[in-house]
Parts: sequence; structure tokens; C-alpha cells
Amino acid sequence: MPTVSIREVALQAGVSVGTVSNALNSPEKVAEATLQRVQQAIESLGYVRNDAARQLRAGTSRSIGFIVLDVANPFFTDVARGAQAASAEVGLNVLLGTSDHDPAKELAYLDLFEQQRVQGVLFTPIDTDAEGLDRLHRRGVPIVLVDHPTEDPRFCSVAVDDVAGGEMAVRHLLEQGRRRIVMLAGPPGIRQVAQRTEGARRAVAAVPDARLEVLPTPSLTVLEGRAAGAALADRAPQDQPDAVFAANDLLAVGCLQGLSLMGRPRRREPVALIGYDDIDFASATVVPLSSIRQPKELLGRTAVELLLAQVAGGPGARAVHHVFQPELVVRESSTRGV
Amino acid sequence: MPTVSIREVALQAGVSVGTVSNALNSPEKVAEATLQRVQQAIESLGYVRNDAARQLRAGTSRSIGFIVLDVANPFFTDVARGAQAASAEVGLNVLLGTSDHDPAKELAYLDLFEQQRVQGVLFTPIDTDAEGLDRLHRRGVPIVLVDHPTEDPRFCSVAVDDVAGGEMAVRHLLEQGRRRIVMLAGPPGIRQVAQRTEGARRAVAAVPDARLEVLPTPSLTVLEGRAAGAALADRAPQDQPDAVFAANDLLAVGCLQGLSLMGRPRRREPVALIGYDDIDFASATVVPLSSIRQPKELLGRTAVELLLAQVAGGPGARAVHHVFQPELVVRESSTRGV
DNA sequence: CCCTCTTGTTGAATCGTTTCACGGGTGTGT
DNA sequence: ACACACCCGTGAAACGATTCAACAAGAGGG
Repeated sequence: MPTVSIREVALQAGVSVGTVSNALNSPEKVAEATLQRVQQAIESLGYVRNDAARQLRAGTSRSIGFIVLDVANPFFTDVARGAQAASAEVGLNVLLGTSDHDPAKELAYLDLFEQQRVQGVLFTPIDTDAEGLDRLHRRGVPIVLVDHPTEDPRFCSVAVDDVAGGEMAVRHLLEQGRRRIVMLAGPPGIRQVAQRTEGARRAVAAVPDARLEVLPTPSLTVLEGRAAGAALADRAPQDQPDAVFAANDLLAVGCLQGLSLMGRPRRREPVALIGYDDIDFASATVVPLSSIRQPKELLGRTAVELLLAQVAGGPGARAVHHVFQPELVVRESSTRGV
Repeated sequence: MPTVSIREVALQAGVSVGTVSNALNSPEKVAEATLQRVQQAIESLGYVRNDAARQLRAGTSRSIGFIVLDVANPFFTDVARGAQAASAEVGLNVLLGTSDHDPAKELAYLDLFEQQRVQGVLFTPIDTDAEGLDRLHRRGVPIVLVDHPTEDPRFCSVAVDDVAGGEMAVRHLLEQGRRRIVMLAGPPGIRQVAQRTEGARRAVAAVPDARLEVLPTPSLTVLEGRAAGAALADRAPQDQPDAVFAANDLLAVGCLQGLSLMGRPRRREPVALIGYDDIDFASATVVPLSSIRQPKELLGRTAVELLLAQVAGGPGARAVHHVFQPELVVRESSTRGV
């Protein structure tokens, strides 16, 4: 209860405050005997460092901010986990905020982070031209854009090549001998979705007799996928696809359910199915789901590393843009079909 | 770049630092004209408050800490969301930490929170007798235990009645006419699981010809549930249960898959299935899953409210223990069966 | 004209830590 | 004995905001 500061510790140990501080921060500068007395005083008084005072003195905090689009999305949770692990290794901690696609919340978190004097900000922006981005940059706060490819020379960025991922997914379906492919594409406004679609188109263009039908859905949820799957299963036999590429795993899981629940009696052949993201649940579905894996934790790690490089390099450091390649994970849904 | 403090603002506006501070914190004490000059100076210099300095002066921060067992578990994510929302309403923000069932990480976060001088801590402890708990309490830090029922007069707590939930689930199965019930019980060491099992026993005891078989599983995951479901389906007909109560929804989802994937040919009647938690995914399975819903966000909200009451009431405040009642959610898995 | 009240503003003290220039010892080499 | 380097430890000056006693300037009442 009685607020115990470094001053009380010094008094108790019979040394000056400077020495206590040294004992804590550079023990090698303090004689062994003194060190022990200080340690003991700390123990007996139950002293706890005051972080606010350290920060005030240091001018900067020991944390970084991270704003994601949606904490409920397992993709972002995993990226955050990677960032958290990498930060912990160098003694930083991560303040996690979620914008929920709301520019106001995005700004509110940026404000908070500025007031906390974070070392830097990891940021999955809603729009590239967020006004908050400019502001932070003018103030010289290091920034790394996450899952947001850009050529902007002002910011570093880390992202995964979604065009390549889309192409990879559809090429795999084509290699299974499939030719009539449907893509469940989600909302066209989302950048990631648009790029995956573009990749799918490229893959199909390389095979003369292949056809791609792009089917937008209102959202990227299990329920939408299920409705879409049921609708596909309900089609006349000659209109049915022989393969489906879903823009993310939630859609794919739903589609799998829709196809097998309502469609079985009318279907003549199994449909090859592949999703995107390789969330944990993908391997646990009734028919294990093929998917495109993104290096989620690595993304978070790398983002932190780039941020630290910027902190170290000062404002003169060049922006680095890191694009990772996704990876095909083949399970039964695309080979045996569903 | 040039660090701009309240001092520069004062200079630019031609007033004293005290006045700038007043303009920010108690605008009503400052003349309109002065206010405007200060505002303008702030704008033109791009001044941002330094939170560390405020905290140092105030002696406490504007945040609370929250340690959960596992951020990857949707249950805790939802509780955290509720806490975050409630905190935001009173201008607090939540520092979220995850112990991952590791006492060392738990302690590390408690240390961090202490150094940050948080207003209080929401805490889902691994053990009740965590040493960190004692320490915090001795220092007078307000604490609310979350999802951890206790009679301990030192701490407030919020929880959901797991005995009632278990009883509710099994009573529902009995009301469907089922009599040979299996409980997939997860690891017996987990308190929540033990209490749900206890509830199940009570429900069965009330019906003379009903039988309960408790089947522990090594963990509460989809994969374990699947294995268990497959094993059940493989049993000889006379040994098969006519209903299954899974200790959480992940187990239930797996069990559903195990039963329908491998068991169909040998089974003579559908099995009624019910889970626990009512995670988002429950309504989206092939056969929609009946479950026991916990008021997750409300739990988080209430925890924050109790914490604030403690902060306001000082150390003399009495500990309050809040136990919520769970709610039965009936879907097809328990009526039509799987 | 004096006194009191109100309204705005000031300047200094304070929070707890880190840092750094300085100094008293002790030992070493010459 | 002298110079030199080390090793430990000291004490005061920041860091940036808040708070509070004190005060200046009018306004109004008597």
C-alpha cells in the first residue's frame, strides 16, 4: 500500500538512488556486496519498478502497437501471435487493437499508440490512404504495413502473394484433371479476394479447354459458403462444376457442408474442393480440406524485425517490402473430392 | 521530429504551462480566447500528450490487465471482447495477455501489469493458489477472477454455473427419451470439465433407468472428439449409446464427424448429440449442434464492472461473486440426432 | 474609496527513474 | 613518492504533465 520507490530502497540499503538504479540496470557496475544489500532491500520492501517513470525518462516505451482488421479472424490471431513472440524475444510487448473495419476505431488506436510513445506500429489498414498513416509518418513513427502489399517508399510492408496463391490453387485443380471450375469469390471489394481471383484467371487461361466461373458471395463466412454449396449441388448435372476454389477456408468449409448435405442424391461425381488460409480447422473437417497456406506467424515475426530495423536505422532507412510465397497443402478434398 | 511538449505549446500560445494543462483537462476554467489560442498552438505544433508523464504524476495508468488461459479459444476471445467494450466506455483500455497454461507466462504478465500500475487485473488463473495472486492482493491491486468460481473473500469473481449447465444438457437428452448416455469428458483435471460432469451425474441420478458412462479424453480438441466418435460408432450395437454429451463444442464437432464418417453402416439409430459453449461454429456444422450457451460477453462486462467498483470502493470493499446461469440451445443434433 | 468576490492565469513543486560529471579510494608502474 | 588508471559510488539535473497556493484584474456593493 505505501508507495515504495527507488528512494526508499536506497535509504533502506544505505546507498544513493543512483546506485540502486545501477544495480537494476547495469549490475556489473556495482560491487557484489552492495548489490546484495540492494537486492535485499528490494525484497523486503516489495519494490516494483514504475514503468511510467522509466518511459518518461527514456522518451519512448518498450512496446509496439498492432492494429488488425478483425481479432475474431484466426488468420490475424496467428499473425499477432508471431509478432508477440518476436517482440518478447527482445523485451518488447505488443499492444493489440482491432479496427473491426471501422476507420474511427482505427484512428482511436493510432492516437492511443502515439500517446503511449510506442516504438512503432504494425498496421493492417482499411484503406491505403488512411489519414492516420500520413500523420504518423510525419511524426516519424516507424510503420510496417501488414498483409497489405504496397510500393510506397515511405513504409515497409510484409504480405503474401495472393495472385500466386490463387494461381497455385487453381493450377492444382487443373492438374487433377478438372476443367469446369467455380470460384467462390467473396466480396469483390476486398483486395486479397480480388488478387486471388486474378491468380485463378491466369491459371485457367493457361489451359485451353478449362473454364472459370467467378461467383461472388456477400461475405467470407461459413454460412455463405454453405448456401453457395447447396446452390451448386442443386444445379442441373450439365451445369455443375467439377471443382470449386473458395476464397477462404470458412467459405470452403461451408461449401463442403452444402454440397454433401443437400446435394448427394443428385450429384454424379465428386467435386474437387480447395480453400485458402489453411486455418487449424481445415484439417479437421469431415473430408480434410486442401488449402493454400500462408506463413502467418512468419508474417508477424518479419513485420517486427522490419520495424526494429527501422527503429535502429533512423528516419533515413530505406523502405523494405517483403512478399512471401504461399504454399499448397493437398488433402483429400481436392483429390478424392467431396 | 523535434519532441514537442506542453512547454512549447505554452510558449507558442503565449501562456503558461499550467494554462495549457487546464485547457486540456478543465476547459471550463479557461477563457474562451485563451482556449482558442492554445488549441491553435497545439494544432500547428502537432502536439501529442505524453501518457507516461501523466501516469507518473497520476500514480496510476488508464488501463486494466486481462490474463486469459488461451487466446486461441473462441470462448476467451468473446469474454475479452466484452471486457474491452465495457472498458472503452469508461475510457480504459485493456492489456490482453495469454498464459497458455504456463505459470511462468502468467507470472510474467502479472509483473508487467504491476510495473504498468494498471488499475486492476482480470484473471483466469491456472490454479487458485497461484503465488502471483497473493502477491497482487498484498499490494492492494484490485482483482477479479474470471470463469473461476470461488468463495475466497479476498477477490471478486464472475463465472457460469457449470454444474447447472451439465445437468441441463443431460436432462435435455433424457427428455428426448434417451437413456444410454456417454459423456466425452476431456481431461479430468480441468475444473470446468469436472463440474459439468458432476451436473451430468445429477441429471442421470434423477431418472431410474438412465445410465451414464463417463469417457475422459486427453484434450478438448476436434481431433480427440473425432477419434472418440469413431470409437463409439465401432462398438457392437448393444454397447452403443443413444446420446452423447461432449464437454465442449470442439469435442462435439469432432464426435459428430467421427460418428457420421465411419459409423454410418453399422449404426441402427441416430445418436442425440449436445456440446457446450455454443461457439459460433456450432450452428454451422453439417447437422447444427445443440449446445449450452454461456453469456461470454456479459461475463467480460460484469468483470470490468466489479473491478471498477473495487477501484472506487477502496480496499474495504466486500468481495462479490457473480454466478451466471447457462442456457440450453436446442438444434437438430439432439432432436433429429446424427 | 475600500472591501469582497469572481474569474483567469501563473510559477513552482512534484511524481520516480535514468544519466552523467565528478570525486574519494585503491592499486600499479616508474 | 608521483602519476595514472580503475573501481564504486554520489548527487543533481533532466523527462513532461498535473496541481495548487497565490495573485492580478475587474466588477459590484456599501
